[in-house]
Formats: sequence, C-alpha cells, structure tokens
Amino acid sequence: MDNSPHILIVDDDREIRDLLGRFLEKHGCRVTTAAEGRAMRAALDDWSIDLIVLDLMLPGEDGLTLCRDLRANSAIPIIMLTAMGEETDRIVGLEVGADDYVPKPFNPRELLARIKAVLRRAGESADARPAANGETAQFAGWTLDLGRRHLQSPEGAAVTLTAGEFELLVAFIEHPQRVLSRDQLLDFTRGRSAAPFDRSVDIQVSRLRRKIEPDAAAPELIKTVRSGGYLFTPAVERS
Amino acid sequence: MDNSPHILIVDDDREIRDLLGRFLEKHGCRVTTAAEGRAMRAALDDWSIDLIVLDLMLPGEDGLTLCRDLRANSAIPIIMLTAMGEETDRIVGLEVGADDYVPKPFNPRELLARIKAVLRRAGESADARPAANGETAQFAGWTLDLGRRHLQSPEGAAVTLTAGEFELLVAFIEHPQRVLSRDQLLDFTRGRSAAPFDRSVDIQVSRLRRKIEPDAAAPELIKTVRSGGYLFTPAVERS
DNA sequence: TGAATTTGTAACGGCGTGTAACAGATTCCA
DNA sequence: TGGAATCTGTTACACGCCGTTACAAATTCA
Repeated sequence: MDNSPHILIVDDDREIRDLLGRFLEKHGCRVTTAAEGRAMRAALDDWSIDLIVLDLMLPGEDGLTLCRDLRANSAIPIIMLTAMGEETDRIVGLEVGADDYVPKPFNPRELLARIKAVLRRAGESADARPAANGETAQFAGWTLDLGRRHLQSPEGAAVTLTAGEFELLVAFIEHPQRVLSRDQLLDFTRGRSAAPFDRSVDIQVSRLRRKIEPDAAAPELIKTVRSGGYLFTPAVERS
Repeated sequence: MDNSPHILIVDDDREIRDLLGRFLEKHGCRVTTAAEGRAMRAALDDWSIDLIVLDLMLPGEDGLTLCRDLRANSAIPIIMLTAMGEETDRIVGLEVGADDYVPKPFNPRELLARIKAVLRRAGESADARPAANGETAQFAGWTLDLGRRHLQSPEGAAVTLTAGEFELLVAFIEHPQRVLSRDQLLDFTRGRSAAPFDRSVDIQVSRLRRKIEPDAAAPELIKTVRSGGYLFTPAVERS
C-alpha cells in the first residue's frame, strides 16, 4: 500500500464503514473511518486525507453542514452518500460543494469508479490551493517562510533545507506539541504509509536535527517518544 | 498528444463529462473537466485552456453568469451547451459572448466540428489581441514589462530574454508561490504536454536562473521542489 | 544482568536534477 | 532565396538528495 490514495469514510453505520473500508483497502486505497463530525475532524487532523466519502444522514451535525464547513477552508474532494436518489438531494449536494454523489444502496464497484474519477480530476487541478501564501511560522527563535521555503536561525543566518527536510519541518509546525507516529509523518510528508522496517522518517529527523538542533546529541526541539514517534516541543506562532 | 488543443468541459453531469471527454481525447484533444464554477476557475488557473465547452444549466452559478465573467477578463473561446434549442437561449448565449452554441442532446461529432471551427477562427484573430498592453509586473526589485517584453534588473540594467525565457517568466509571474509541475509549465509556455524524459523545462529554468538569480548555485527566486516541479518565491505586484 | 526491542547514524547506491555541448529549428537580413 | 545568427531541445554526464542496509547505542523487560 504505497503512495495510494487515503480515503476517509464518514458514516454512522458501522457495517457500511467496515465493509466499504475493507473493499477499498483491497482495491489499493488506505482507509480511515469516522462515525460522525467530531471523529471526522480528528481524522483530518491526524492524516493527510485525499478524499472523503460522506454520508448525508448523520446523527448530530448532518452531512450537508459538514460538507459546507469543509469547503469553507479546504479543497478536499467529497463524494456524498444520499439515502434516496432524489433530485433535490443531488442538487443540494452539488450546491454545497460535493464533487459527486452516490445514491444508497450503492454498488461498491461503482463507488470505487467514481472515487477514481474524482481523484483523477482533482489531480489535474491539483495545486489550486494557495500553498501557504506569504505565511511564516516562528518557533524557538527560528523563522520559516512557507512561501519562500526559507528558514532563518535565531541568529539570523539562512539555513538551506532540502525538499524532504522542509516537508518534515512543515509537518511538525502544523502539529506542534503532539506525538506524531512515523506513519503519520510519512503520510504528511510523502502521502504514503510506512512499510515494515521503514526507517526513512528516522533518517530525515536525524538530518533535520543536525540543521536546527543546537546539540543534536541532546535534542530539544524534536524529541523522540519511544515506540510512539516524534514530538515537536516549541510553541509555534504563525503570521 | 502534442501541441493539441486543451479543452475544458464544464458540465454538472458526470456522464457527459466522461463520455465527451473520452471522445475528444480520442480525436486529438487534451481534456480537463469541471462540474461547476469553482472547479472551472481552478482548472483555468492550472492549465492553459484553448477552449471551454460550457453547460448553460449549472448548479450554483449558472453558465451565463460564468460566461459573462470569463469574457470580462479573457478571450478564451466558449461554446455553450443549451438544454433546449430555444431561440431565446441562443440569443442570450451569443449576447453574453459565447462563440457558438450547441443544443442538447448533441452529436459529439458535430460538437467536435464546431470546436475545430471556433479554434480556427480564434487562431486567425489570435495575434490581434494586444497581449497585456503596457502592463508591468514587479518582483524582488525586478520589473517586467509584459507589453514590451522587457526586463529590468533591480540595479536598473536591461536584461534581454529570449522568447522561451520570457514565456517561462510570465508563467511564473502569473502563478507565484505555487509549485508548478513541468507539465503545467510546458502547458503555460508552449501549450503542449510533456513527453517522457522531457527535460526542456529544466533547461529553460536553468537558463532563466542564470539571468535573474544573483547566485545561480543557490537559487532564491526559482526554487526546485524535488519530484514536484518549480516554485517562484517572490511576491508579484502588477500595475 | 542479559536479551529483546527501538532508535541514531554512517555508508552506499539509485535516481532526480543542473548544465555543458551539440544539433536541429527558426529567425533575420541582405 | 540563401546563409548567418540566434534560439531551443536532446544527449550526456556530474552532483546531490534520499531511502536502504547495517551496525552501534540506548532503553525496556524479564
């Protein structure tokens, strides 16, 4: 399962989540599931999701509301599941910003086909996101300019980062003071999941530490959490 | 698929998008699709579109509005799809600036013929457009005069650019602080898609860097994003 | 304490990128 | 129209990034 799309299934029906999840995994997707809005947001925070399959009918916040909220600050493709195939639902779903909709009950194969189609289209118009325009982040005296991909030390010296180091640092900055597993870090930086005995994250952490830690032997900024992952300790301020 | 016209299909009906898209691709076009206005704008931002096939009836913003907006600041040829062949639609469509209209249901062959006709006409009158008259863009102290194709360094010295270098710089200036793939850059500058092992973009970037980067060994303006493409880092101001 | 597990990192090699050099294509000019 | 000058893509090779492997060090557990 390398470099495969990461699908988030949001449905209150456990059976649908499990069956659909297994089906998609068998067909080359990584899958995370959530039963309602709160869990959905948690999953979006924990992983780099490529596409959301969102049930229209949910307890608590319903799918339409979630969909509108998602659209407000992200461009993640959404496929809506609607209980009835009514025209009104379709219109409303598309109006609210869904990329496609599938009426229940659905054929998993058809859903998979639509997922692929939506992902293909999304890939074409991929980097429509403003890519952190002009934003900068400060931590422990350091300044990272997201737009210019430029890092400055507390003393004012420019430190050049390779693409991989930059991506890793961005992942840390976007999730500070949280333990991030190697799997999550790989997902954030490379959009793929870890293979067994995959040490690539360790290596990149080691290389990044050499550039930003005053003493790489006693790291302060990026701490190791044994059998957990890594933790970015400084507070991050963005502007 | 080289140097072929890049068609953008805007229609909320997935089936029409897919079928028509495949048909056009089979007949020597490159195709990108969008379900509604938001996706259409994203696609226009990401690619150099030669012609838009635009459905009159769309959820959210309807085709007429989109068409009028498009005409306000671009000359991209537009073919409207109208649900009924009513005279009024035709009149309104043409009034709003569409180059042709095709009533639904339509024969793909006929649509293709009209696309070719409109493209031929557009190609003839292409050089007639004043090409951003008198506009200039500033970035990192440099000034680029779009009309005169003239570049001035921060010190005030004139730097002559070849046509290819100029087109590349314009592509960067029109999409600053975004990672642009080699494929996108080829589309912007030459209107074609990349062949496997195509290094032409790399070469042009290398040549442009030599002219505008203070230190070509440590580029600041045009950064490389490994396995992603290139990124124009400075903020761009236009006047 | 010793074994098992986990992490740090040196070393190597595959692969993506930078660029020199050449050749084909295009433009310019008489 | 023909030849020169210029521009642009291809080829070839060097370099640097990054993942794998291997082994040492640190930590945990019995």
